[in-house]
Amino acid sequence: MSDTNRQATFRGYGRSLPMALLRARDTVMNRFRPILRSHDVTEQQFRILRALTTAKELRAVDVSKMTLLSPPSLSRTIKGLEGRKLITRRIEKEDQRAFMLSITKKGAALVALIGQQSEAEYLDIEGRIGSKKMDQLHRLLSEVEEKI
Amino acid sequence: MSDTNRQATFRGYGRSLPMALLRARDTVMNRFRPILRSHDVTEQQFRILRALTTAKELRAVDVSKMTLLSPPSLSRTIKGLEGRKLITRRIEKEDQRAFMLSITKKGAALVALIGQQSEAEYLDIEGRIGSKKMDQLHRLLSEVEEKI
DNA sequence: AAAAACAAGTTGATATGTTAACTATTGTTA
DNA sequence: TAACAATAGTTAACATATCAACTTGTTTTT
Repeated sequence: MSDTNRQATFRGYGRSLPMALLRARDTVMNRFRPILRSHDVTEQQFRILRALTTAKELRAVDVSKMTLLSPPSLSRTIKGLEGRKLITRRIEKEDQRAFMLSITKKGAALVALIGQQSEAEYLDIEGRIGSKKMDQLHRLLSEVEEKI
Repeated sequence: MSDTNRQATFRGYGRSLPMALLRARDTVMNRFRPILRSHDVTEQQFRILRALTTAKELRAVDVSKMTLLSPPSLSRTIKGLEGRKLITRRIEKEDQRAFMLSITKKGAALVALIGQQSEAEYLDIEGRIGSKKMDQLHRLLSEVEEKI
């Protein structure tokens, strides 16, 4: 549909920010999905594992926020990761409602391995886009998060 | 974790493009979710409806690509939309495997209404980010799609 | 301190996503 | 043209997402 004959109230398909972000993410993830898959790790599981590499321990609620996984999803996904000995959990003494999650050595090794394999893809992506534009994109995305 | 003492092979949480795109999209969608919800329309349903406003008829497979919904998801979601008389389908004569989907008047009216209500949010977002940066962001996202 | 409000996490019901297998049709090739 | 391959869509099985309700523990109010 042309830009001139569409309804005035209708924002063209190409100008929908959520769709643009979704398509871009899908495009990028196409590069990484085979890697994750080869290690039998889902996107969501990897988000959790990677979040846990940023600290010795993290409260479940904070992991939920970092990974954008809802508490129920996190709760269920954690079970599998625990079963595979990729993470551990313990109850926080100060607040007995809270769980503290940590990544195990095995989990950290897996994240490191996947990270290594992903790095080649990242470098290729940066090569295609250019590091300057890449920085620009990251800055703009941060701005969206902060200002909206 | 500081930038200096993390493993060299590990790309920091903030520099993950997929996460940055996911967070940005989530932030933006927080503005629109209440509107969709008030009309009893899910994100996925709205993506389909809106795709169908861009042409008189579309092949299901094309809607699937436009909306980034997998064929099974599309197939199921369509049933609900048909049941609510928001879309119709007919078999393509030239290719009897294919379904042609169209939006109904009722569906178009719903999209227009949601579009109107969303426009206020879009304007607010543009106001906060600035239309120049907004254009920049759209351009960069398109570039990611094209070059990767 | 008791009551109320709030917060962390889990569970259950239902919807949606994903993969593989399948049917039907169309396109290609030997 | 017969055989094979590819495409469109659906279905089934299973994983994950979502929403509400619930349990337990903590904080705030009165």
